[in-house]
Amino acid sequence: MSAAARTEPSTPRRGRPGYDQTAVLRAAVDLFNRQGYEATSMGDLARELGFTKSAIYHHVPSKEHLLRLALDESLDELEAVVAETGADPPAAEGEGGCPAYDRLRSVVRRSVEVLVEHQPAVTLLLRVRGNSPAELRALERRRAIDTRLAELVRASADEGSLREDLPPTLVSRLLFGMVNSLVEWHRPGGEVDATQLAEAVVALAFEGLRTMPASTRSQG
Amino acid sequence: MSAAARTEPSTPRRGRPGYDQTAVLRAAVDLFNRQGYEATSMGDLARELGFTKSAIYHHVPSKEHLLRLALDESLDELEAVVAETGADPPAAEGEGGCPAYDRLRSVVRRSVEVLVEHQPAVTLLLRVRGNSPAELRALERRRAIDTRLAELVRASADEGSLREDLPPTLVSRLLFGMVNSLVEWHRPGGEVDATQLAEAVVALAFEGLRTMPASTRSQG
DNA sequence: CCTACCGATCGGTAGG
DNA sequence: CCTACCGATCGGTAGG
Repeated sequence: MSAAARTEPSTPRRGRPGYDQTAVLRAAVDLFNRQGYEATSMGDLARELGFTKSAIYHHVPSKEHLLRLALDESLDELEAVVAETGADPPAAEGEGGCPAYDRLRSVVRRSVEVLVEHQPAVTLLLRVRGNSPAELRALERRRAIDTRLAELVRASADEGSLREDLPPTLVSRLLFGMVNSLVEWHRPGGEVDATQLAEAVVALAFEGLRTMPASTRSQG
Repeated sequence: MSAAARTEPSTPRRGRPGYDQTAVLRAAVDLFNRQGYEATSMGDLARELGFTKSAIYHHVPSKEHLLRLALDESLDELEAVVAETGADPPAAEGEGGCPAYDRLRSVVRRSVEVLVEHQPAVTLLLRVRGNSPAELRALERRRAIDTRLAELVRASADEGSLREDLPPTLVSRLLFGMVNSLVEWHRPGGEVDATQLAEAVVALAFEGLRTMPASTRSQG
C-alpha cells in the first residue's frame, strides 16, 4: 500500500528469506499488544525475530513507523465499513439506500468481521492514548468514525426503529463498546467463524440476552 | 487500608499541605490513564504535582507501588460486587437466594456503579498487560472474577431465563465487555447519575436496542 | 522537599 | 560497488 511496503519481485534476495517489512510488522504488533507499545523495546522485537536490533532498521525506519502502519491498516478498514454501509451522508434515510436501522445492523456486522480479521491492528488502535503525533492523528480519525456511527444510531432512532427510552449517544457508545470488546478475548486462529460471531453480536445487541418473547427473529 | 497508606495525625507537618499519598495516587492514576502507565515518567508526575521527582519518593516507595494501590482498589470493589450478589457458590440457584437471572441483573447494575464511582482505578485495571509481578497478580484476580461472572451467566441460561441460541461464555464476554467499555468514555464529574446509567445498561443488555414489542419492561 | 547524581537501558546509527 | 546484516556504541533519559 505505502511505498515502503512494496517488495521488488525482481530482487528476491532482499533480506533474510521469510523476513520482509510485513513479517517485522506482524511480530511488532503482536508484541505491542502483549506488552504494550511503550513497554516493548526494539531489543524485545529483535529477540522475537531472531536477529539483532540493528537489522530491524534495514526493514523499517523507526519504532513509531511500525505503529503508524498498524494504525493505518485498522483505520482504513474501519473507515471502509462506515463508507460502504452508508453511514456517510450521501446515502441518507429514505433516499436510494435502505433504512438506517438496516444500515446500522450492517455496520455492526461488518465491524465485527473487521475486528476479527484485523484483530491485532485494531487492538492497537483501541489502546492508543495520543502520546505522539501519529497517535493523535489516529485518535482524530477514530473520533470521526465514532461520530458517523453515532449519527447512524440517531438516524435509526429518528426512524422509530430503536427504543426511545435511551439517548442515542449512550446507545451508540454501549453498542460499539460491546463490539470493540471483542479484541480483548478473541484470538486469531479460525476457532470461531467471523460471520457467525458477527451474527451473534448483532442478535445480542438488537434483541437482548433474555429469553425471546416469541417475536421477530433475525434472518440468520 | 495498607500500612503505607496511613498518615500520622500527630505529625501534621509531614509533606506539603494538601499533598499526602492519596493525592499523589490520584494524580498518578490520572496521568497513567491519560498517557499509559509505561509512557508516564515519574518526572511527568512531579511536574503535574508541582514539585520535584525526588519529592514523590517521600510519599510513595515506587512507581509500581502506585499502580498496585490503584489495582487493589478496583479489584477489592469488583470482588465485593461478585461476593455480595451471590455469584459465589454459597447462594446457589433454588436455595435461599433469588434466581440466577435476578442476581445477574444485580451484578451488572452494581458493576456499572463501581465502574462509574471508581472509574480511574478500574480503567487502569482493564488496561493491565502483565508486564510485572504486580500486574500478573492483578490479572489473576481479574480472571477469577470473570470466571464467577461467566458461571452466573451459565446458571441463568440453565434456568431458562436467557436465550439459548448463544453460548453462555460468549454472552458473558460480550455483556461485560459492554459494561467495561464505560471507562472509555465516562468521565467523573456528576454529569450522569450512576444508578440511572446502570439502569440503562441493564435495559439495553437484557432487552436489546430495537423497538420493544410490547413485552415486559424493567422496574425503572 | 531539593540538588546531585547512580546503574541500566532506551531508540537509533556508526563503521566495516 | 551492492545488499544484508553484525558488534559496538552514540546522546539522552528512565526510575530510584
